[in-house]
Amino acid sequence: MGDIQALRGTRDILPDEVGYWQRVEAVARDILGKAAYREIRTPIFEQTELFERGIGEATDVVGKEMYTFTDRGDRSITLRPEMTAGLVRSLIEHKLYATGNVQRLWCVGPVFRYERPQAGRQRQFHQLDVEVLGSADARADAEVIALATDLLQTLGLKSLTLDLNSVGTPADRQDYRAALIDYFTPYSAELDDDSQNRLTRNPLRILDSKHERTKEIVQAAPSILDYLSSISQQRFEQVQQRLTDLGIAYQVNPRLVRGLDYYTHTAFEIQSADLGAQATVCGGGRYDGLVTELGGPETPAIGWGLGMERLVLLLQKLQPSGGSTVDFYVVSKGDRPEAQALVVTQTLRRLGFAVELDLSSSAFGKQLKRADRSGAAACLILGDTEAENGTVQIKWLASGDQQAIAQTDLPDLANDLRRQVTAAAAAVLA
RNA sequence: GCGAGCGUAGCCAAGUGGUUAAGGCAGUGGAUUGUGAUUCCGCCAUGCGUGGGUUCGAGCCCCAUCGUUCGCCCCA
Repeated sequence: MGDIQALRGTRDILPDEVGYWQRVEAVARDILGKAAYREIRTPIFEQTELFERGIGEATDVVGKEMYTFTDRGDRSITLRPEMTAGLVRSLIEHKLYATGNVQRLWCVGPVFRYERPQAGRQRQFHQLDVEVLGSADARADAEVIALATDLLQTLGLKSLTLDLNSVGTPADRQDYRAALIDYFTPYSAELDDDSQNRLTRNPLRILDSKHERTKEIVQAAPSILDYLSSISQQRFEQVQQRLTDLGIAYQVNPRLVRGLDYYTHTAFEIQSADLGAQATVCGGGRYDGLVTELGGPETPAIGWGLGMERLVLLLQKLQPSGGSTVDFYVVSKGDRPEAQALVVTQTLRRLGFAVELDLSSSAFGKQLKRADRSGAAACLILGDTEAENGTVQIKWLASGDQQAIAQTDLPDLANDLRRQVTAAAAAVLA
C-alpha cells in the first residue's frame, strides 16, 4: 500500500462501478429532458456568504460542516455543501428569471460536507439536483416529485417510501414553534441533551429525534398541520390531490422537518430501508423565500437533491453484476498478423462494433482464453496463414463455429455480423 | 464532535505469543511451440494499515496514529 491515499471521506469511483453512475445519469438526462428541464453547471466553490445567507447560519450544514478557506486574494471561499444556493445565485446573476416565466433546471456534481464518514455518507459526495423556479402552482410540486419517483422507478428500485409534509409559511412556523416550546418545556429535563439544546435554537428538529424517551414525548406533541393557515392548508391539500391524480403513493408525516432553513410549504423525503441510518435517497421541498433572500425578485420555487452514492448503493444491491462487454475480441501472433489485426480492429470499430485487441503476443491458447473471459460474442483470429491470404478467422465463442472471411469483405458483412452479435447477446441473457 | 467494532496479497480469507504466514478466487508460465471447457504442474506476502512499546520470541498483547464499518449527530 502506498503512502498517499484518498482523503478521508472521499472515494474513487473505479471502472467496475462507473457503469451504475452512467446509467443513472443517462436515465436522468432522458427523463428530465422529456420534461423540458435544462442542465446547468455552476462552480464548485462560491463566496462563503452565499451559503450563510441562503442555507441559514444556524443550521449544522453551515455552522459546522462547511469546507471554508481563505484564498490567495483573502476571499472567504466555501466548497458548496449543496446545489440550490449556487443555482439560485446563477439565476439571479444572469437574470434567467427574465427570459421566461418558469425555469426548469437540473444539475449533477460533487458537494462537500465535513462530517464523520459512514456507509452512505462521505465528505465529498454527488447530488443530482432538480429545481423549478418561478411557479407557486401545486402542479409544480407534484411534477417535481413525480420526476423523482419516475427516475427511481425506471432504475428498477422498489420498496421506497415517500414522506410528505408541509412546513407552511414562516409565519405559520413561528406560531408552531411557540407551541412546541410551550409543549416541550415542562419535559425539558427528560429530553436528551441534543434536544434540550434544540429547544431554544430549533425546536422543530426535536421532532425527528431517535432518542427513546424523546420519541415518547414527541408522540403527543402538537402537529404542524394544526398550525397551518387556511391558505397553507389548502395548498397542502392541493399538492396531495395532484399526487393522487398521478398515482403516486405517499404518506403524510407531520414530523418531517428538513435541515435547511429555506424550506416553506411542501417538504418531502424518499427513503429506503436498505441503507441503514442514512436512509434518505432524495429530499427536497419548496423554498419560496430563497430567491429574494439572495437579492433576486420574488420567485417561488421547489426542488430536490438526490444522493448519487446512496442511489448507486441501492442499484448495486439490486443488480450485483453489471459489466460492459465487447462484441469482438481480436487475437493475433507474429509481425504481419499483429499489424493486420490492428487494422482489422480499427475497421470493425468504425463499423460500429465494440472491439478489444489483445496486445500480448502470447500463445493463441492464452489469447483465446482471454477472449472467452472478455464476454465477446466472437473472437477474430489472425495468424501467419491469414496474414498471407488476407483473411481472418471468425470464431463464435458460444457455438465454436469458425470460418475464414476476407478482411476486405468486413464492411459488406457488417449487417450480417451485427445480427449474429445481437443473437449471441440475446442467447446469453436467455 | 461522541460511543463501539474491524484492518493479513488485486479480492475473499485461516491464523488468538513459539521456529519457513493455511486455503480459495483472480493473475501468470508450462503440460498443449495455431484455438477458449475440464484437469495437472510451477510461480505469485522476508510480509500481517502505520509508528512505538512489552517479551528470549509479536500477525496475535499494550499505546498512539491513520483508514474503515455500525450507531449518535447530521443529511443526500
